[in-house]
Amino acid sequence: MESRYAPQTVEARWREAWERHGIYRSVPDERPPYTIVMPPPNVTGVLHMGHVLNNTLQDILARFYRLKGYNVCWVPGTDHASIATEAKVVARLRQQGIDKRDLGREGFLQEAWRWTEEHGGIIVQQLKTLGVSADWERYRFTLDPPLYRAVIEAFVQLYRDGLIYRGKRMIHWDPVAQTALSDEEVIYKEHESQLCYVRYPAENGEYLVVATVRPETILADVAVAVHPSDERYKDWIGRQVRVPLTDRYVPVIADEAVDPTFGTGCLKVTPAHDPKDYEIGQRHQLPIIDIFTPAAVLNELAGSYAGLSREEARKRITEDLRTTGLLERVEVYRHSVGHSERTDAVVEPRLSEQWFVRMKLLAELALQAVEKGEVRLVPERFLSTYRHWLENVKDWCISRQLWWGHQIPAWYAPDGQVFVAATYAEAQAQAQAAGYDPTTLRQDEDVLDTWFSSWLWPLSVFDFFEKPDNPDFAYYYPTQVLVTAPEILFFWVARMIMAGYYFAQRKPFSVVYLHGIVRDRQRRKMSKSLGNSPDPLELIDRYGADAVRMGIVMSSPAGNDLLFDEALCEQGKNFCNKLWNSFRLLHLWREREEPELPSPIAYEAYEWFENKLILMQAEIEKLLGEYRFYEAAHEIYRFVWEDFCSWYLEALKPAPPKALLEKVEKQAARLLQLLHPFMPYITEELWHRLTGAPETESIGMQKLSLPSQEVDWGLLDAVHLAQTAISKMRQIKQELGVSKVKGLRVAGREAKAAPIVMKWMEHFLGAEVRLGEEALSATAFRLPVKSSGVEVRTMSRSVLLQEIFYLEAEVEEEKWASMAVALKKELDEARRFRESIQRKLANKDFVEKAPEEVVERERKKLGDVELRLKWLEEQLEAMGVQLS
RNA sequence: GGGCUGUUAGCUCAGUUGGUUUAGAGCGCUGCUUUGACAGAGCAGAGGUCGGAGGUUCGAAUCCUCCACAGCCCA
Repeated sequence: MESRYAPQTVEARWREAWERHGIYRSVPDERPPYTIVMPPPNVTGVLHMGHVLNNTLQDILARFYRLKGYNVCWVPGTDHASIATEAKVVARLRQQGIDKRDLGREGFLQEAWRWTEEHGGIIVQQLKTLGVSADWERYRFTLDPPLYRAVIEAFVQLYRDGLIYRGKRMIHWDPVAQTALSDEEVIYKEHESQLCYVRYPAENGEYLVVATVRPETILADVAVAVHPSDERYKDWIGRQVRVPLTDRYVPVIADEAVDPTFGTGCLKVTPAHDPKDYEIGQRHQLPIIDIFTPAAVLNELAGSYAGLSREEARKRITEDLRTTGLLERVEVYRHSVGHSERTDAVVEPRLSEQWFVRMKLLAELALQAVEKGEVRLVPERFLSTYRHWLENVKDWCISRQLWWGHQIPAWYAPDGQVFVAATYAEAQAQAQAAGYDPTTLRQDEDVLDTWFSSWLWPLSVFDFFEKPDNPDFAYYYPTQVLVTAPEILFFWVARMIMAGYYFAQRKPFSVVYLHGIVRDRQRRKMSKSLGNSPDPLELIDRYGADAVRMGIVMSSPAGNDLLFDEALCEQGKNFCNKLWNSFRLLHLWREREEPELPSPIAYEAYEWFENKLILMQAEIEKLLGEYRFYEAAHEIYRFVWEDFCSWYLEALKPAPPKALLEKVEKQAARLLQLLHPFMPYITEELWHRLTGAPETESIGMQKLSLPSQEVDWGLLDAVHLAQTAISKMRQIKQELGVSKVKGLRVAGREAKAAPIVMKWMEHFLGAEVRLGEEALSATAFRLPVKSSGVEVRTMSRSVLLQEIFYLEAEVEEEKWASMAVALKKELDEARRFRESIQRKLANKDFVEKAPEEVVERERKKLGDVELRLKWLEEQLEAMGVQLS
């Protein structure tokens, strides 16, 4: 074995072997299932750090539950990302000078499929590089025929049940993608705008002043509104004012919706371009003037401003208002402006005919599921935002003016009569039955929101809509856990819960684990435009997938955002190397002859590590059971580095007897298994080297053995004491500048632990250790001036061990003096501590009110510190220090 | 504007229903060590009045109130 671990070749080999041997293939059997559906990434996307985190966490669960003997099925897939993909294809066509409309629907879809074939699958390969143990034979794409049909089926069913309707509503319009958006696809960002105070002239030279951040919509004004109880404008109600820059006169009306404290208390009413104004307009039967084209360019109704963009028009109109003396003043105004999630364009409120899902009933289902605990959110605190959203949710706008996606299964007769059906033939039959000529039907041009397919994901990947009683669905559904980011709690998670209950009458998953967002060290969200997002593949190339995985998990506390730093990958890489070298040592031991002088504490160390391993396994099971990935990763990291390498292997040096080595190797294999969910590649490699298992077998498929013995706390305590004593003794050696220890003496109250402690100290410190009361009494009062002692305590469970050690060594005068100073400081601290306990125990309230065991513990503490003080005083006296 | 989190060592975080002697870990930092698993290393060390102010309690990092700051979600 090489002295340095080189991940690249190892990872490539196992990635290929796992796939070739179908290691992660899952089919229903008699074992209990453990199912995860992967949040499908965009089919044409590339892997980013968020995917790395998301999939590493899922992979840890998948691999861990495989070790526990579950039939793990992790279903991978991608989604078609309607807007994002269409935008990219449109952009590419534009580069070639082609407008999508020129191609027509069919031509455009061909183009889009070509794009998907070119760019699709990249992310799949990247996920495989990361080491995800999904069942790739079950790979699904949201536009694959069965999943397409599922979407259509769901739509038809909801329509039939009256939960889908078509209507003219004020919706969010993305003028770049030129499509409607749902409420959830709008992102509000703080903006600094100009609040213009504009005069609306009336007769007699009077005028009203209206404050607006959108002067360009003045041209679409149909009224000015004031609050009915606003004294300032009482006499204005019913009068007419002239819309600036036009010859139109509009009425002044009174409406409760006006906020009298904003601006001047006068509101310009533009029903076509503001949701609130639209409602006011409905109440007062006002006309609607729409001055924008779908691209948010001013249309012919804007007169001389026609052809200008919103932004240009705003500038020109502000300028014209100024020159005509109608602009009173301009204030700087900070407010939130909605942007399209996909194109980042400023969203335009727009009145249009769209399809909606009625949310009330569905929201209730989703809320009940979580309130009753059938579906558990982890961390729990997301429940309040979840509840808040569901209680205030509005109907879901699901139609998109795009071509890339599931075309809405609605057909219109020439008079607008609509027929919703799964197929054209069915729609025709309906039309005929209703007395229409079936040949005149035209299908709705629009497609459905991508999330309208994603919300069916846990159902559709198991072909629920095709065959509700198929064996896969029966076995794998409901899934165990969904791992995702809180960003899409509403977009996706809540809606999947709705779909699960509505269509299958059962929850889609039992647990939703929400992890943080990957940010950079300055807490900025990683984004392409900022250029602060490292390329995960490059990281994997440089550090290895295991290192990147370990690095990212070790920096992601539950529910918190993750501050990514490349140093974490470095740490992961170093960890791999450490692990590699520890197995290299085992390997060397196996190659060698039976050791002449085996470690004298080898068998004891073996027993000790056995106990540690049992505890570690329980700990990992507990932590992963609670989705505490971060803690689990830290625990196993510490365990390998400290317990295994620093103590166990050192305790076995120079080498264990051959007979024991075999048992040690069995432990090492178990250690690898515990580590395997986090670092699949290196553990697979080391396991094969250790066991010589054939390539067709995998460490991940070996069931984790259950602990067969009781934990020996006495042994654990004794070794812990020894470790503390060894560390302390090393410290003293260093402080005193002692390179060689002549001898050590031990005197203790817990004689039982003494032999173990002494042997370990001898082994680790390379010094002869003698024991006993006589030894102590013989030397304690005849301590050579140049010697020192140490007192070590440890607490684990209920056993308190205490030992006193003496060290004999030659010490320089100078060091000796500084040691005395340190001991004096310790003495002072101990005295202060004693005082605090004494004060506590002198407090009648404490002694009377505190539980007996707490008081008892304080008494014990006092006894302990007294002993410690006695020892410190003796020691200092022996060193010739005057004590006050 | 409404709601929800959080504030503990230089950085990132633990700290389980209030009591486990004097609040822990990883990274970073400092010192020593380059003998045969590993310098991608070993050994040891320093570093915190637990955001602030009150309150409840025999006892508060932990419970309550207010304040400050930061972040997230929603409109």
